[in-house]
Amino acid sequence: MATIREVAKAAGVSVATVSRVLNETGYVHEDTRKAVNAAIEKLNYSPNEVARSLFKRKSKLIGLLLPDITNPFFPLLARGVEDEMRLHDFRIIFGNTDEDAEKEKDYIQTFQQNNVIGLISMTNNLSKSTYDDLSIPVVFLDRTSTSLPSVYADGMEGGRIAAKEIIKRGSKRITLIKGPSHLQTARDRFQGALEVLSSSDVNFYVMTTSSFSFNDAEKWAKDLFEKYGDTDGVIASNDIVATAVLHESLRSGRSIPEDIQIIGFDDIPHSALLFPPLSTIRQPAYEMGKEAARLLIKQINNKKEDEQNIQLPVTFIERSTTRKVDKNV
Amino acid sequence: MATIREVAKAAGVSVATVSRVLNETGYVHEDTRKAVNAAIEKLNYSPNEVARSLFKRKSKLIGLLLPDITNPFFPLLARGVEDEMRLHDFRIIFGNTDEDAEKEKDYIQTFQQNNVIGLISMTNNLSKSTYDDLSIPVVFLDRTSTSLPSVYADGMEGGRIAAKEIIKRGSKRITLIKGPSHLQTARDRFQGALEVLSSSDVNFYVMTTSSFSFNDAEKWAKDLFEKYGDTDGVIASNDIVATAVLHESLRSGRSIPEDIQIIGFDDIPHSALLFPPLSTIRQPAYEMGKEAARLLIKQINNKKEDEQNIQLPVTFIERSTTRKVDKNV
DNA sequence: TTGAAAGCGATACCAC
DNA sequence: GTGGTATCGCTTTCAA
Repeated sequence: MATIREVAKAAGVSVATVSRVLNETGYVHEDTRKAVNAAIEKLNYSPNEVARSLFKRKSKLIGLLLPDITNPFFPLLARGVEDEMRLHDFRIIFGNTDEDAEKEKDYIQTFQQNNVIGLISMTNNLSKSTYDDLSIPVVFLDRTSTSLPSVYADGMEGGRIAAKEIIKRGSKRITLIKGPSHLQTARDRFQGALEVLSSSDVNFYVMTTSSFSFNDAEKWAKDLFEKYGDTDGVIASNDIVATAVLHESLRSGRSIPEDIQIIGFDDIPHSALLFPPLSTIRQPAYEMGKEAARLLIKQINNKKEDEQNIQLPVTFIERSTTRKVDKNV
Repeated sequence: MATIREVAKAAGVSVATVSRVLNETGYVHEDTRKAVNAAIEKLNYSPNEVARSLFKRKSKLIGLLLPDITNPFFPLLARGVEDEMRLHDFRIIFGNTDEDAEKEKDYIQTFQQNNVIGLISMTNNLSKSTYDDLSIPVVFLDRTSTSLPSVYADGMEGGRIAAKEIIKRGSKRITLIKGPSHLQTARDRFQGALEVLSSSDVNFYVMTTSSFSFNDAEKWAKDLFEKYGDTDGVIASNDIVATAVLHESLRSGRSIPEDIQIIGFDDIPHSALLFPPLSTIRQPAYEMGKEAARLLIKQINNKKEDEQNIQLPVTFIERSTTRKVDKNV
């Protein structure tokens, strides 16, 4: 790796001048600029970002914190962040927190030691104060916040849509599965659906669950059919839970969507690959990631943003676990 | 962020001494060590990794290159890498290459500008020479290599197992789907299966495909059943392709595994969530990631490794797209 | 328009 | 045992 010093010598100028052409700052004569560029080319030089970072006390690195990259909801978000950041020449250091506060703090700490210039966090665990004390800009993703910038989907509306669509398609005895209550996004979905269900004339049953895990969900699904065997419509707390319900329905000989309709949340890639393909309320995960990245970049550039909290719309993805609706309705 | 200078002043010693206690190098009196630690505590000091990196010309960052994190095979690998690296206090910068040589080069370049101390690459695209010229250690993951260290699963054996198991379970007219031929791992699976099929007394049909994409796979699956409608067993090139075959089987009214058996490859998390759950040849992805990380760390520490190429075993995961085998067989 | 030099925050050599 | 200081590679005054 060549250094700026070597380039300077090769070009017969000082390092200051090389720095100027590198950063396009200050005056530099056209001829010397050419000479410097020639030297750069010849030596195949590219600046040491570490040295830059040390001097400027900020790097081109941003930290990305997520609960678990193997959870199928997160890769799309992460990819959105990455693609947008790449456009602006930022690189990503990431950490899986497993919703463990210690890991989270630890990562934040080491990220800062590496001069990350900003942080995007998808975790729901840590007390907000930990973030408030941070000296670098933070954006929350898939998480709401009043004090800090955030990007999330309209869960409330998602819940409403899910309930409306399943009612419109004829379910009369609906099960509403309530996700983990420590997640605001899960609570929102629930509230939205509850609102519509309450003011409609269908029967419904609320089932509380404490995780999004598939194995747990399988047990709950069994439970559900035992306790409420004649349910003919399920609004699941997310696509993984919906998948478990779908399995249990099939296993118990129900036909979908004739006997029972199922709607999930998120639209993870897996959902389209089920059989029958899952109808679901889609969160625009990739776009959310991009949006979070954009917001963070604005913070970094000190652009005051009016919209510190960006809520993205959700959409109903009609696949095969819901009935076709009469065109005239 | 406090600096070493401030700590030194607070403890009434020189920066050299602080550095010694930080790194546990050289002599330092017990009392002064305590004083320094007290100051560190008081100021909540943690060393600036950027400054360290600049001086030592190596960081605690490693670069991770993968084709696409939204492809469900990669998160598990990435997680394995991350978990193992975390144990050794390394952090990860990652990049999605989309198998695009330009992106790949670009990432490698910027990784180096950030003094990454090693690189793990899961891409299959770039000419090996690009890696040979690198001054930092590299480990290939899910990719074979003769000259550079690598970690991969035993695809050949996987192919053999798949063929044996499907034959053992009674398929007589087997379809073997050959994956993208530019992937060594795909070629190996194919070869292994072909070997067993050839020397057995079943009929078989080889179908060539050029990607692992689900949408393409759906078309091929339709094709398959048109051309070879009486096939009663499919060895897919991976789980995504197997999923498409499964869909098409169900859609065409075949029952699984009675009319047709299906075996996939990889055992991505999605596969267990299908209905019926997919039988597949499992690659120990998480463990492969960990192994790659360990191997890289050994390179970094200059430990000469005899085993530069680590091949991990695959296993048959028997779920419900294959028939139960007679216990006495 | 250009160069000399200070300094970013650490480490490590060399004195003492 | 401890401290002074050159150094890592770059940016940015300040003078010339």
